[in-house]
Amino acid sequence: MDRAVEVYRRLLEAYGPQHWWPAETSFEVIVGALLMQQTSWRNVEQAIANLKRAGLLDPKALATASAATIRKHVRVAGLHRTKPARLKAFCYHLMERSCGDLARYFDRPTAVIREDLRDQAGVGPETADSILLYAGGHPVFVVDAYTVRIGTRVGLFSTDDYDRVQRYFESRVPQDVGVYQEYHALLVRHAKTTCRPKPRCDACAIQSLCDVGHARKPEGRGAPSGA
DNA sequence: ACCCAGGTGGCCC
DNA sequence: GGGCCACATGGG
Repeated sequence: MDRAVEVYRRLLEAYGPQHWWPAETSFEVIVGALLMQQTSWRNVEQAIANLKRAGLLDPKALATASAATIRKHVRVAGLHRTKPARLKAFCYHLMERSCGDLARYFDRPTAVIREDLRDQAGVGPETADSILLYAGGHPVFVVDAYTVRIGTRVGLFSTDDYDRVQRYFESRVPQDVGVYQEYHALLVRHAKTTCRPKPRCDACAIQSLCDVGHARKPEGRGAPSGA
């Protein structure tokens, strides 16, 4: 079995299904993705709760609210001079493109939506893919710092290039939305549990996960075969 | 008093 | 085009 799939099997066996993303609606996923950048989930949760309590957890409401008003509620998520404006602008984009109707927004070819997303301020590759996968249900593999950290530590690959890592997984793991959602969630779960920045593999709670990397050498920096 | 958090965009060479 | 760095809040 492919090692990328083997790692998935072992993570799933160790932690069980994560049922990500932790949000009630697609719009909450989007707001969370935009606020989550370089911030703890705890703070993002608080910010979303603040917006919800203020009745602002809605595309139209956020698109028309002032940046100052939004800032008051999402300050806890940090980067308060950029995130509120980006959140507002993104919601304006949603209103303009589909009147805030997310089902309609995501009912387009994946590549087209991704281009739309990437055109928005503050939406880089990871945020765009997180939104596509968890809010839109499109089969794209999300790459984040944890994915790179665990993947290189386990020995699956030796690059931190977003597209390369994404192609690595997408060319080996069955292209299934449920699997992609679960795989990414499990990587985050594992990282938070034991795969910290500093410690090494020997501190890993799932030793068998690291064993996967000892069978072969990591992929070089060249394009993964079959990609 | 550090380091870290599920990144991104702007500089600089 | 690759390599830094600021951004900002809250917790360990």
